[in-house]
Amino acid sequence: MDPLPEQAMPLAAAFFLSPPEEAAPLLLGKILLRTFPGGRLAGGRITEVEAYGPEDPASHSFKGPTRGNRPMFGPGGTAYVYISYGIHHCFNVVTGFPGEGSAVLIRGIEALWGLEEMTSRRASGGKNLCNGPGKLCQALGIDKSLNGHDLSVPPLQILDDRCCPEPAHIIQTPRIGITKAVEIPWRFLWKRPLEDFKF
DNA sequence: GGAAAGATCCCT
DNA sequence: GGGATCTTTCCC
Repeated sequence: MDPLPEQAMPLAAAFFLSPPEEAAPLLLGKILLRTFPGGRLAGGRITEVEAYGPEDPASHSFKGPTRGNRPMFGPGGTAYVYISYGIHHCFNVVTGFPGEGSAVLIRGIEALWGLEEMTSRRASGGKNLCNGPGKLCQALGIDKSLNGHDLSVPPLQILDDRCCPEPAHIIQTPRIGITKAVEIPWRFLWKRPLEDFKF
């Protein structure tokens, strides 16, 4: 297992004031790190995200605050976790100003730390370990107990070690799996040439 | 109290 | 490409 970068540190609070479509591509390459009791780790670098904004019919915040989506209207830099299709958990990073209702859905990570920990939590591994919002939540043990969690502190953190994808390697597309506002191109992928990937 | 939709996953 | 599966939300 690769050692964690020594210089990795939480993002400045101001980072999360950005509107979601600006924060989303900037989250690519950032480290998502889960810590478990006993010091076990799991995590990797963010490779796929989607932005959901205010005035966005596809967003869970569109109809206003409810018991479940309340963290979306809270301060940026916190987690919004919901259950999808009754089975899977999905993890978002809240952005924008409090009351705005914006978030960035984390759809995929490149698993780098704690592979054994993550594999043990999922039936399938390899390429299918963390390449989907429900998959990465299962691999990292993210559930609704982390709804509203401050992402600058354990047990779930987003860390910056100044890893910055080349702009040419960022692909922008419409969002996936939604039925409203399907044309808005707020999905961002960090796609590198194959030789850059470690297997 | 019931019904319907849903930011998915996995196998065929 | 389609079925599984169940929580949350909304409406009566």
